[in-house]
Amino acid sequence: MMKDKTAPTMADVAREAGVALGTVSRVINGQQVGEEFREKVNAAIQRLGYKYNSSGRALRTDRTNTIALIIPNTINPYFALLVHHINMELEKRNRRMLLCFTEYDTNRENELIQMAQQNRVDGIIALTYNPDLTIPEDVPFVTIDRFFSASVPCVAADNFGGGSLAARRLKELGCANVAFMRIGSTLVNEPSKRKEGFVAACVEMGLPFEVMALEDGAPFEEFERFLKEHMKNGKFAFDGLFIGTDMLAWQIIQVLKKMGLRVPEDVQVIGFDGIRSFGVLDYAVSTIVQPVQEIAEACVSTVLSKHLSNVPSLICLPVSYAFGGTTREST
Amino acid sequence: MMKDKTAPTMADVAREAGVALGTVSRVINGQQVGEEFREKVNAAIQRLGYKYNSSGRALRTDRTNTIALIIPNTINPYFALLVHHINMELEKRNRRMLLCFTEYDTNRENELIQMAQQNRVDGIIALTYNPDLTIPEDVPFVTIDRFFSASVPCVAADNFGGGSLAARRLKELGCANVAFMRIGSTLVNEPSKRKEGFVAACVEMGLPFEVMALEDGAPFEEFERFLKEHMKNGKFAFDGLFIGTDMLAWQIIQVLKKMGLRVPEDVQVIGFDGIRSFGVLDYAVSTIVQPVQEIAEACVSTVLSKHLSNVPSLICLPVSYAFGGTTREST
DNA sequence: TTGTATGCGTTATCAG
DNA sequence: CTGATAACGCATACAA
Repeated sequence: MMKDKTAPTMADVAREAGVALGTVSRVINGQQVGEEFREKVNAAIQRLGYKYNSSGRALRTDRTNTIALIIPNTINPYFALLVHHINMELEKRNRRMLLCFTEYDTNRENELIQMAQQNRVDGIIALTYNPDLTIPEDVPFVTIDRFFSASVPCVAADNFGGGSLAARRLKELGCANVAFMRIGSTLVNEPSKRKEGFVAACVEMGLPFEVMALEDGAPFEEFERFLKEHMKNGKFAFDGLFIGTDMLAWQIIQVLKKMGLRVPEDVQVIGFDGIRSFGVLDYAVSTIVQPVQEIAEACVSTVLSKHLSNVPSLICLPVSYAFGGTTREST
Repeated sequence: MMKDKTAPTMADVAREAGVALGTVSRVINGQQVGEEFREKVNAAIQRLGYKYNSSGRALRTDRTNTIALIIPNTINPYFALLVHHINMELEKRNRRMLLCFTEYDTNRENELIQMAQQNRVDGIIALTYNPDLTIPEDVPFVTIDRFFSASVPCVAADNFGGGSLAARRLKELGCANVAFMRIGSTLVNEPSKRKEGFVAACVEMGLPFEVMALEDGAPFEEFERFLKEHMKNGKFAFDGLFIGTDMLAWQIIQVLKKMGLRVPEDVQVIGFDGIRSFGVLDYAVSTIVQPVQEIAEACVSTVLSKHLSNVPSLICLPVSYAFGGTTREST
C-alpha cells in the first residue's frame, strides 16, 4: 500500500532482457527493432511488470499528453455535459484531462492558467468570465463561448441563430406577444448573442417583444416582479417566453405556475442549452440544444492541432430545437 | 502560440540573479534563505516570468501532487456532484485532479488504473464495478461505495441506514403498503444495502412490503409491468415506494402519473441520492440525501494520508431525508 | 547559509 | 539495427 519499493525502470528491463537501454525505449515506442530483441524486451517487461514513467518522458520530451480544462464547475448540468464530452474526445486521442474548477472566481481563472502551465500541459481549454484574462502565449489555448481575438480560437454554438430560431419557433407555435429573459454576467460573450438573434428575428417578423435582462447577483425577485407587472386582471401580457438558459426557464416556469398560469397552455416557454433530466432522460424544458458533442470535438481537435495559426478563430456550431413539454407541440 | 521558445529554467533564474541553482530551488520551495538572496531570486523570477516545471520536480521527487479520480461519467448528476466536491477538496490541499471516465466499461476500469500509475499519480480514488478489479499495491487507493477488503479503504454513505430511514419515514407519513424498486449491477456493493436496510426496517415495524429488483440491462418495461400488475380495479396496491435512486424514482413517477395515480396524494415516493434540479434548485424528488461533501472530504483525506495502514477500512457517513415534493409533507 | 554536483527515467544523438 | 551516452529541470546530499 505504501509508495516505497521503487518501481522497475527501463534500465531494469534492459538488464533483465540483456539488451541496451535504448533498445527498450525503442520497443516501447514502437520503433524498428529486431524481432528477437523485441521479444526479449517484451518478456522482460512482463516479468518485471514494468510500466513506463511518464514523468521521465515528460521531462525529456516536454509533452505531457495532458490537456487542462478550466470551467466553473460540474454541478451545472451543461458544464457537466461539456466536461464529459471533452474528456471522451481526449480519451479517443489518447490524452488525459487535468480538470480545474473556477467556481466563477475570476482570479482563480488566471491562477489556474498559471498552474496548468507549470504542469506543462500540452494545451488549455477554458470557459471563463474574467475580463482581464491572461492568455498564455506559449501553450495552445482554446476558449469556449467567448471570443478574444483572431489569435485565440473560440468554439461556440450558434447563439445568434439559436435566439433567432427560438423566436421563429414561438411564432410558428402561435405566439403573438413574446419576451426574452436572462440573467448573466455583464461580459459580452457568445451567449450574449442569444438575445440579439431573438430580437433580430422578432423585428424581422414584426413580432412584438420585450426584453428583461438582469445582471449576475440581482435578486431573482426582480423576475417575479417583472412577470407580475405584466399580469393585468388575470391576463398575462405574453404568450411566449424565450429564456437565456434552461435552468432559468425552469425557475421562471415555477413562478408562472404559482401565478396560476399554465405552461404550455397559457404561456409557451423555450429555454437554451438542451438540459435533460438526470442527464439522460427527457429535456427539462423545450429548448435550443447546444451541440455539445460537436463543441467538444472542435475544442479538442483545435487545441491539439499542430499549427494553431491556420485554424479558424471562431468555430460556430449549429443548434437545434427540441421539445421538452413547455411548448404546444413536438413537431 | 506555438510551443517553441523554451521556457526559462532554474538555471536561467540563477544566472539572472547571480546566485547558485540550489539557492533558486530553496527560494521556490520556501526554505531558509538569506533575505538579500531571496530578493534577488524573486526579482529574477519576475523578470524572466519563470514558472517551475513540474515534470522535473515529479521526476526528482516521485510525487506529482495529482490524484486520479476514476468514475463512470459526469452526466449522472450524482457523479457530477462527487467529481465537483472531490476536486474542491483536492484544490484545498493544493492537489490536482486527473479525471478518468469508465463509462461503466469494466475493462477500461482496469486500464485506467494502469494509466494512472504510469502517470505516477500520488493516489487513486475509484468508483468501479469490475468484479475482478486489479487494485494496485504501490499507490494509495480508495474506493467509493464498494468494499474490497480491510486493506483497501472504502468510503460510502450509510446505505443501510438510508434504506431504513426511508421505510420509517414512509410509515410516519402514513403508508401501509410499501415496495422497494431498483435496477443495478449484480455486484454486491454498498448501495446494495439500501434494500437490506429498507427490508429490515419494514420487518421490524411490521410494515408489509414487496421488493422489485432488476439487473442492469433489463428493459424498463419490466417496471411498468410490475406497477400495472399491482393496479386492481383502479386501486394501487402500494401507497409508498422507496426507489434505489432518484433518477429511477423520477422515471417511475412518470409511469405512475400515466397510470392515473397522483404523487404524493395516492402514492408517496422516496428516492436516494439527493439530486437537485439543475444541480442547485429543489430536490427532484423526496429523497435520502448522500453527504457528498463529507464523502469527498473522506476520500481525499484518506487517499492523502501518510499511513494508509492505520486508516479505517470502511468509512460510513450518515445520510438524511429531504423533502422533494413526492411525499405528503416536508420535515 | 550558499555553492556544487549528482541522479531521478526517459528520449535522442552518435558511433559501431 | 543496436549500444553507449548525453541531456531534460529539478531537489538534495555534501562541500565550502
